[in-house]
Amino acid sequence: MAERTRGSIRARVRAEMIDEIKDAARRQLAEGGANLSLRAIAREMNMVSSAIYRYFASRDELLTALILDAYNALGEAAEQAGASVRDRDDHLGRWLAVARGVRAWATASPHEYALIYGSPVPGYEAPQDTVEPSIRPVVVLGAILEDAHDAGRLTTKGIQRPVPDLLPELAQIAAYIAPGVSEAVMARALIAWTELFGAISFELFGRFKNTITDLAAWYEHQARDMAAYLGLTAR
Amino acid sequence: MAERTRGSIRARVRAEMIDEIKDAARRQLAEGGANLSLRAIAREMNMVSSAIYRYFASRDELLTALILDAYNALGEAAEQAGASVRDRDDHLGRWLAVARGVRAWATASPHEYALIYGSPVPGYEAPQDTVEPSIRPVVVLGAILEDAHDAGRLTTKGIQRPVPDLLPELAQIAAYIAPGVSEAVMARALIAWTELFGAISFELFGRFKNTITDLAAWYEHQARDMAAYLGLTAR
DNA sequence: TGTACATCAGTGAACGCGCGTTCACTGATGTAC
DNA sequence: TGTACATCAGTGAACGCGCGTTCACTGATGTAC
Repeated sequence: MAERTRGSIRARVRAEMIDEIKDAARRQLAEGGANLSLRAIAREMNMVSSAIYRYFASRDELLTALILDAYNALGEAAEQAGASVRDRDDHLGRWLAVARGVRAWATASPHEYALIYGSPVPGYEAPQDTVEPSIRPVVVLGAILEDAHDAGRLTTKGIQRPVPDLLPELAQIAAYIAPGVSEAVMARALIAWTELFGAISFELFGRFKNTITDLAAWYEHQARDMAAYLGLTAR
Repeated sequence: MAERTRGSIRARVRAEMIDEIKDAARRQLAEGGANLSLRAIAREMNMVSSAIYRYFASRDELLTALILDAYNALGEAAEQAGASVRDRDDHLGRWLAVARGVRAWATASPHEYALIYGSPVPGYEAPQDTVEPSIRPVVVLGAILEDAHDAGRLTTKGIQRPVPDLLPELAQIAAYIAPGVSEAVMARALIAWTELFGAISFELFGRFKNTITDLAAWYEHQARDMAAYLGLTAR
């Protein structure tokens, strides 16, 4: 709030308007689904539709802003959840906190989740600056693995060795998010990451309907299972 | 072809028209994305848009038909891949065949895949008769696990026990697709199923862009990893 | 085998709607002197 | 502190488009006698 008091009043009002437009857009996504309509947003804000163009040059630009926001919100949820665990040596606890944090954000904002992890919007190409925010959750996972590895407590018993073809790229990813860790461990991390979002997508997209009722308990089971798979321990 | 020669010529022509409309619709999904337009389909078929209504009562009905087709095509791909393995005791081989078959179908028909495993279409509620075709792949997986279990070759070392809350529903699912198997094994199967489709969604929705190039090799790695997780062996 | 009637596929016009985007404009707010 | 000009937010009309669906119709194909 107070931290951007500098700048003219006009600039502040403008920033607030941008937020309001995005809020209206998010509300609309929640109701009508993925068909974002500038006219509907303007209607909700008691504005004329062309007024939106003072704030966003096109529908695509607004969509990009929403996608960026979603990535950052999810990234922040993951980071804060990970940071909330006091005992940094409790790698299992950190992983579980992150897993829960990601699910909590996704279930609270299912349509924003669908925006970034659902089927790609037709005709829309994500610009380059979504890449960095989009990997924030996997960076958090990388840090946990790195710490567990440094502490000499990362189990690698029975780990699958990737075929040589895959090693260079795995090493490259590892260098970025968990430099101390082997290619095989990095592969495991990517798989766990895939599984985590697979689980959330299945839940949010209704794939467990008529199958499992207590989705929170099921997710918890899966998160613990993944922790065992990743070789993470509590202490 | 020849198996439905009975019935009037009119009925046969009608069936062919329905197929042509669905083909045009699929082609359109592939190009324009998820926004199915009856008028565009009619245009492609050199018909007037209202003519489509002789074959489908509404846009939703056509969409439902496409979804049903997609589920059945995927189910068939999974079943045929599973059946193609001669040695029925090679449970690992059967699993890998199914995993590859599912991916092969999905990469060949990415938009039909997105239709059934992407974000739900806004305002569209899947009717009840999609349920049965939608679980065909998991039924195939169930049969492999059941056979492995009956042969006494399903490893359960280190398996995670689900919390009591989840047991009844897991038992119910097991009763349906792999009656001999414990709740914990069933949980493992569901997790593997989730992971498999998580992997395919990640690949098709572009989540591995700038990360992994040889997606087939990566998927193969992941499929083998899952087989080890599931406790399946070659012999 | 031929005729009379019913069924069906496809036409073309229309209804009523929503959309993104452009443009010239008015009036208020900010900035420079 | 006051004035002159520039910047900006929001208006309202319009362009050109596409959409799903309905309806009365024409003409061809099938069915019953």
